[in-house]
Amino acid sequence: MQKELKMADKGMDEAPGLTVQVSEGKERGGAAKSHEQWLTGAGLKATLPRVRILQHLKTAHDEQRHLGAEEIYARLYQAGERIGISTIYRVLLNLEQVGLVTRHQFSQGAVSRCVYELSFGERHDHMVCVETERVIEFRDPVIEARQEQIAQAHGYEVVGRELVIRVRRITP
Amino acid sequence: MQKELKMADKGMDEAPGLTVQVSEGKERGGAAKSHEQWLTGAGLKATLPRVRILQHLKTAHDEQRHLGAEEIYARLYQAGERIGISTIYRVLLNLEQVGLVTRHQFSQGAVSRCVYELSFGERHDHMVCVETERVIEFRDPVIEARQEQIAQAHGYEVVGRELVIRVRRITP
DNA sequence: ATTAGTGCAAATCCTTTGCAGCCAT
DNA sequence: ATGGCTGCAAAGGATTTGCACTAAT
Repeated sequence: MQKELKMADKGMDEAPGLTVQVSEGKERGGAAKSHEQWLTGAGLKATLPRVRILQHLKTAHDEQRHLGAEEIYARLYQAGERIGISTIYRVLLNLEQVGLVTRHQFSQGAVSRCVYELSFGERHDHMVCVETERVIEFRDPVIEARQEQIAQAHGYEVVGRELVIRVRRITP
Repeated sequence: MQKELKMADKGMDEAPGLTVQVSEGKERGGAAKSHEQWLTGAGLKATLPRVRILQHLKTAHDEQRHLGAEEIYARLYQAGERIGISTIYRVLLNLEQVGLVTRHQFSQGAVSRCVYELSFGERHDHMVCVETERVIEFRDPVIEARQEQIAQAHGYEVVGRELVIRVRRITP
């Protein structure tokens, strides 16, 4: 069962007009430093797969994109890194557990895949463009306050929330 | 592979204090009529599996509960109906396509399962109790208006949304 | 009668796990 | 060195699909 390779050729179907910038090749150092610090600071060994995955999540964040495990695999593969899909899942789990990444579901019509984003500390909600898959993060104190009020009005306290607005670009 | 039977014994772990009422046995008629009309009205044959599934979704709705495919299977099984799990998935898909049911993801921490609810026409958001799994539906014009505004402010129009607030009962 | 719908088994997709070898600390 | 990581293969759960058969109009 050659699962590890089978999605290598899945293109990454970029949004039109978006250029992917996986800026570095195989050399270490430079921008990678801070990722290593994030890892060690969170009590995780700064291994190459972890650093690379963080880098790609960072790149994706800059592109307003959330990646699924296989997309991360594909990007790494294109960049010449052969990192097993199982490692990717495990690393993402580790990163989630230490709070460095957040997992989302963003289920569309059919089957669901999880997507991951770097956690920059503060919570936020998401708008997802149904055409480009672009993700826009936002916070709205009014909505948040309202959620609290509604929960309380029913005798509940809020322990978590997820708001996803599916949107389409207005092109008049 | 006896998939079709293996979840028959999965209890349905009711919320404390909630009594399940699968009111009818195996005879037809009575309350079933309207379900058959919903089906034929939507252009679907009123087959027994479809009617039964609608009935159970109705019951579940009255219990403030959303069911997954296997839970529906289990309830049917308990009620003496042997309907294959694949049929349940297919029926749910049909019902979703004609707008009679809505599929949700309500993903918790780990693996996700889909849950289904009868569509009574108007959209609403959900609060899900993390302890009892009870689902409270609500609408809030303020939140909805805000969502529109936010989308427009970014140059988008809303095509869909899903807000799930995970809550816990306040017991002072 | 005819075609859609069903049941069963098998396939698929995404994700997780077991285990032996590898690499950061 | 050594215990946590990795890779691969295989298992797993939820959902879908292929196909022969049954049932609703």
